[in-house]
Amino acid sequence: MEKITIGKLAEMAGVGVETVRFYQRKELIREPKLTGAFRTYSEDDAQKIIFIKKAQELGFSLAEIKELLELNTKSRMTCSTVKQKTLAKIKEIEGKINDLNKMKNSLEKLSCACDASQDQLRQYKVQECFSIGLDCKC
Amino acid sequence: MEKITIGKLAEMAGVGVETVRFYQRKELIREPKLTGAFRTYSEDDAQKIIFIKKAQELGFSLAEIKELLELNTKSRMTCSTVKQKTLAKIKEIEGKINDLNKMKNSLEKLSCACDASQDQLRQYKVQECFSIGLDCKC
DNA sequence: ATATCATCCGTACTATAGTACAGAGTCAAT
DNA sequence: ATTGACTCTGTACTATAGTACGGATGATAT
Repeated sequence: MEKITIGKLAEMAGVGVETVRFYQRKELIREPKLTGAFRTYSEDDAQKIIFIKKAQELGFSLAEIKELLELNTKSRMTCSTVKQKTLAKIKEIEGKINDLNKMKNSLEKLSCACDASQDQLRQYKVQECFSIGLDCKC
Repeated sequence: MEKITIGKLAEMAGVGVETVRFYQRKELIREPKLTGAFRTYSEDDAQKIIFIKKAQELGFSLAEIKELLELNTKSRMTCSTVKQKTLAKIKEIEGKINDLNKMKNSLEKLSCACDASQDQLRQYKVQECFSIGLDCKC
């Protein structure tokens, strides 16, 4: 298996070279060993970047993502600390899933209204999904 | 029922007054009528801001949120256009729910590892949830 | 050996999403 | 009618997350 340079890593993860460097500076990915004058990366670094990108799409900031990644790498954290933080993150994720389901439900209702009339369409308000419990019964 | 000024609206929605103005400039909420020299808002404006905040937490940008809000308000959109856009958004949301479930599963696995040993803990990598199918069987 | 491409480091610029004033006007209570 | 809290417009500043670039050096293919 050949060496993964920064360019190859960026391609694997679907980001730009500058983004990789930026994540390095932010300590989201570790500073890798030098092979000669150039840095050599691992599969794991690529996976990490893909994770970062996905997590961003799910509304996590780089600071939060850093915390998530550190859950299983920071050695000065005790098991009970990790466990506690992990359970908190799970709760947070469950909240997000719940909100997304509400939005989905609301959009499904809107889609139903489309099948009816232009007037009906204007009656359903997408933003109401977080105040009124909407159910789609087409 | 008393008039909702910008300060009251901001308080209702849990944001700052400047944020409301910012959303107005960005046309995420409409420019309301003036009562004398001051603007008067509605319940609906508050709901919209709450929606914006929630949607942001779920990884949508203001541009995307604007699109979402316009689904049932833009009158020059035909029903079939609305339907098509709505179904696309639903797919997107389903993708996010799916990814969040993967993350949740991965964190649950990490939590299991906590109960075992410090060594086990270091073996599970949170970032692997988007490459390897992880299942938590504690 | 040399041309070409990638990488290095550092700095500067950009977009998004606010946040913070300044200075003037307005409203409501006393 | 004056005080104080709130709102107005406009501009400037901030944080986050990149993105671009210049100039030097290293790697590699012919």
